[in-house]
Amino acid sequence: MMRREEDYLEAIYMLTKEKSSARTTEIADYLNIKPASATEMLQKLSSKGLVNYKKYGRTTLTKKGYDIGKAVSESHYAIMELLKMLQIPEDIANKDACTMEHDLDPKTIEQIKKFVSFMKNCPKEMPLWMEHFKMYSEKGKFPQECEG
Amino acid sequence: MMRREEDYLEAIYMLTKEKSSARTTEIADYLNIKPASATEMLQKLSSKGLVNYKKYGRTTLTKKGYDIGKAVSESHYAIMELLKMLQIPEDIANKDACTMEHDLDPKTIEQIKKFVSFMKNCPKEMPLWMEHFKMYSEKGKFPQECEG
DNA sequence: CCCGGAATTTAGGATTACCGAAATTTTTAT
DNA sequence: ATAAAAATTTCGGTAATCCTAAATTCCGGG
Repeated sequence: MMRREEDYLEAIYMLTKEKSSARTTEIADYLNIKPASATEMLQKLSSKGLVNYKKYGRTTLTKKGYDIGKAVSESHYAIMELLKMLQIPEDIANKDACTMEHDLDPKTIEQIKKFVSFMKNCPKEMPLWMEHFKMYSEKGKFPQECEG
Repeated sequence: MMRREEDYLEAIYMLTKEKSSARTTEIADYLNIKPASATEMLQKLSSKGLVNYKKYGRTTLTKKGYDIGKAVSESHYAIMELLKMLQIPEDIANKDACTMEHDLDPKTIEQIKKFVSFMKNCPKEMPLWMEHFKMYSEKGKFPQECEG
């Protein structure tokens, strides 16, 4: 599975969340490429049984393609949440999640998901800790109670 | 600057840390490619003024190439430390750092470095927090003091 | 010094994925 | 219904990077 194929599956996954099928041009726009390039890839993905594609028609994901697109999308979300916790602005976090969402080991994705979940659900410790990291990130100093 | 060029610069940076110059075959081995491919890239990097390369000779980095190689290497280290803090095994962390070390926004790299630094230098809070995350990661449970 | 094996480069080819332009099909508005 | 507009596909190219096989160069032991 080439990395770029996953981008397409994720794009189609996102696009078909609301509208049930995606047009070639929508997919191309989502990925910032030209429709001609999207057509080629859709033909390839179709031959691999990952999308339902017909010439001049609308495209949907097969079960197999859906599972991959969903997994990539979830990785993307988890990575983005992690980056946001590191005080990275949302637009940069999103861009970098695009860079990182592929090829990471399943164990890494699993741990990132756990980390995000831990941070969001550890009600007593996390907010304090996050405050401290935020201060360190912005001012380069530890809060008093963290210094000695 | 293509991503792959940075891989080469990082490889040469690492190889020349001890030995002052790198052979084509060493570079190829480091990157798990064939020497023929390394030769091509070295010629390209040379034409861009990033390495000092002569046919049949040993290769070193120029100032410009050194700065890039060093920066990529430091990103690699920072990412690896972050992943290790997420309880990811070292070999996987290293492999995934290779995947992630390119193309990340400078802001993201900066924040990852700060995070690693924060975690390593916040003497009071961090070890406790890390313990808690470790428990959550392994057992799926929060420690008592974190539950309510 | 020189010769053979090791290292390196060159040449030719494959793959992946992109593009623009032209051709084709579909859609829309009247 | 039909022609103009929009969407889509096909075709021919390009770029990056890898490979294998063959040719070239280097180097150490005799």
